[in-house]
Amino acid sequence: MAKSKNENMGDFLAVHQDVVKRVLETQPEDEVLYELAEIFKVFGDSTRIRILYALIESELCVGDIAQILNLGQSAVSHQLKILKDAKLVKFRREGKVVIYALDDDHVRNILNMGMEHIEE
Amino acid sequence: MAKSKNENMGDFLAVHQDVVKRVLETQPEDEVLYELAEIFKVFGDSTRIRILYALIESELCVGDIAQILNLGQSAVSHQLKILKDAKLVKFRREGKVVIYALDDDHVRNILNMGMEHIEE
DNA sequence: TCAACATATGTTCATCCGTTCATATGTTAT
DNA sequence: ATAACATATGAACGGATGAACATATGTTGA
Repeated sequence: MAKSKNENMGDFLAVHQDVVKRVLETQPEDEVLYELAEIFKVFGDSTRIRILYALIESELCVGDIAQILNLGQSAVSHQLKILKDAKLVKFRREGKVVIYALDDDHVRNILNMGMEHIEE
Repeated sequence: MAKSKNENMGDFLAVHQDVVKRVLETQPEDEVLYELAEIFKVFGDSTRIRILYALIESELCVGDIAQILNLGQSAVSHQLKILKDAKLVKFRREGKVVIYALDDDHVRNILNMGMEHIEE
């Protein structure tokens, strides 16, 4: 009996080997699934959701967003960076002001899908 | 130099009052946006994503999932509870085994939306 | 150039969350 | 009923994360 270096593997659970094998063969790369989780993680915060929903109505500068959310400038800026890195919003500078907008309709679609799931 | 004691509300930022007002009027209830974030939060973990993707291929018992993910039974069970509470998976008992499956096509759609966003 | 403003960023702190371990619950067969 | 197995659940530990604060960067106009 080899010392199961991985205790998890040592578990003796009910398993349908054939099914497990088949499923394993069809799974996407772990890397891809990890990326997928990362995207959803970005949507998974109420502050960021509120920002995105505000941007559905109109492009907005940081100050606008801060006032709409009743939140500090720093907090908003930090969250915008996350949305930016995730390619969910785009931005342009206009004088002293930076104006943010939804990056594409994909974002809208994802939000709608989630919304539909809620209404049931 | 005045001591700039600035609480969030006291910030004097660039703001387009008219736009802010209009956007505020169109926003959904905070409650709704909070719920929306909660849903996405559930998708925002790689373990749960891997579980969901496995379930796309076939319904599976807890042991199967644990083996597919190479994760402990307890960890899987905990995550399944979260997916269950979010109505993303359904389950039935069959003898000693509990078999999980995706709850509906909504889940598939949401996953696909996210996947599309990655491929660009 | 400097002053004033808008935004970005680094740090800290408190909270949240996923995994593990231990144990409880539920099911079947003897 | 009891043993053996499958899953669920409670507690705790450690890592992740968002907000606040302080400060830096970037922009405009004098």
